[in-house]
Amino acid sequence: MITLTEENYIKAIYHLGKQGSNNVSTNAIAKEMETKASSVTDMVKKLSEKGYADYKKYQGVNLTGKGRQVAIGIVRKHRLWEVFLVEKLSFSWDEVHEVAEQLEHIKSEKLIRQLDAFLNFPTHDPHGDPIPDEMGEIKKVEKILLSEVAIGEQCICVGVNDSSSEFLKYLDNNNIALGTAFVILHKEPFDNSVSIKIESKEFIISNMIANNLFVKLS
Amino acid sequence: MITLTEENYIKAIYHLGKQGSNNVSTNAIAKEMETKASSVTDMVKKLSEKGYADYKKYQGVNLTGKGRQVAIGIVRKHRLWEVFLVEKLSFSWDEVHEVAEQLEHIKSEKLIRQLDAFLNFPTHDPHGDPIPDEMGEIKKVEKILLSEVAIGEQCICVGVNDSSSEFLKYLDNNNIALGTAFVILHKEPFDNSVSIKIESKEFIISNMIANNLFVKLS
DNA sequence: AATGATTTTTAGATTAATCTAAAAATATAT
DNA sequence: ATATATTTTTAGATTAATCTAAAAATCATT
Ligand SMILES: [Mn+2]
Ligand SMILES: [Mn+2]
Ligand SMILES: [Mn+2]
Ligand SMILES: [Mn+2]
Repeated sequence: MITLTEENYIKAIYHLGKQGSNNVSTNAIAKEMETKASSVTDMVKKLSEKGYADYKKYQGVNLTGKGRQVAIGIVRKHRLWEVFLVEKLSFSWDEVHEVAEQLEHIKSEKLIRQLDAFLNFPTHDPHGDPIPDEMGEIKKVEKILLSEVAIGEQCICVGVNDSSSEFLKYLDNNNIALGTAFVILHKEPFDNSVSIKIESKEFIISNMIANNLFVKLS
Repeated sequence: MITLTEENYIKAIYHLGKQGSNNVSTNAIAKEMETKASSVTDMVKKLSEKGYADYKKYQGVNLTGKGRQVAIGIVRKHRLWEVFLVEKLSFSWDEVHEVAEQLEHIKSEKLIRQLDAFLNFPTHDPHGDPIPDEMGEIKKVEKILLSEVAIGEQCICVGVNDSSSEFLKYLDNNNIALGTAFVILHKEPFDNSVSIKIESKEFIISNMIANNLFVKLS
């Protein structure tokens, strides 16, 4: 039996472990989970005892196969629910995360299998993140940051790096969504801002924005 | 802030309070929640302090207006989710309860409002129980037990009294569902069994079955 | 390699929810 | 009305998850 809290720690370790591929530090987990390092130490010991993680004092943690499986299951549920909320219940992409954080802990194999079918086996969530399939397989999406695209290239928005409500609302206000096509007109060396064209309209976006938009070349 | 456990106690008090209209006893709650009476005593004290219940030592508990509001909100969510599972995710009526027990605790006003709309504002759940509306209003359904219908009367199944998986499966096996029309042919005084006709087919059902089927005369 | 800064762990408390066993109150039956 | 049975409450422990403050280990810098 696995508790909701354990699930959240496992998910945090999973997400942090994907960035840097080395061991995940106690402090990093504490920051991610908005808790204290001492609480993290206690929990990673427990996760280790239960076989979800490998942990050695002062060396950080890593998920075991079993732990990774749990993490991917939670991510799958989270993203499927996000699709449900947007596609079926008219949520906007900046409103789904909080609710999905709760729904991802509902335990029922059948529920998630049927939800998947009901949604027509979506491959990506509303933010462009891939949805693991029933076997835990994750289709690697090849995407690059908009800030890395060369001048003159055409590309299509396929995801966001930051999915905070604030950023997503900014994108809404500027008519940028998944599927939006850009042409890179100019890159300003001074502040690294980028001039882009969307449907014949020209824009200038800051480096910060360009660093949080994933695109694929087209 | 209200915890999941508090919600479950409030729901139990609500359901028990509807049967006998007097105070709900500690033991009754303990039985319903599969816990010990001493745990119940602690919790009803807490609920009382938080303003969800009125409690006097040795006298049992009652929900306050605030507590009843919470209870009805949970019942609404539970039943809406049951409709969702049956109508959209092809669950059968004997499979939904366990999952709805989890889903009823998800906190999001918008979620439940949108779910309600998505399901076309259903008035009853898959077991014939009424779904409270957004204001907490519950349409009183007039229904009687099949065992109380007089010989010769025609009636339609509108609900179940026992919604255990075993009973619901029995009904499935015997082609009895919400909407099924019966005619009462005979009531056997010896064992209180009832002879009924469903679409020209004759059946004998035990008193126990007849006591767990709600019908309305037609 | 020593020192100082940072990170991590330990020790000890706290809160929520539960339990067992014993005590107190209430209900029932003669 | 008294004794007996049942119900309910209290007292004290336990488990999960958290925290603060102090100790220990590791890292970084000279
Ligand atoms: Mn999310
Ligand atoms: Mn997402
Ligand atoms: Mn139910
Ligand atoms: Mn129901």
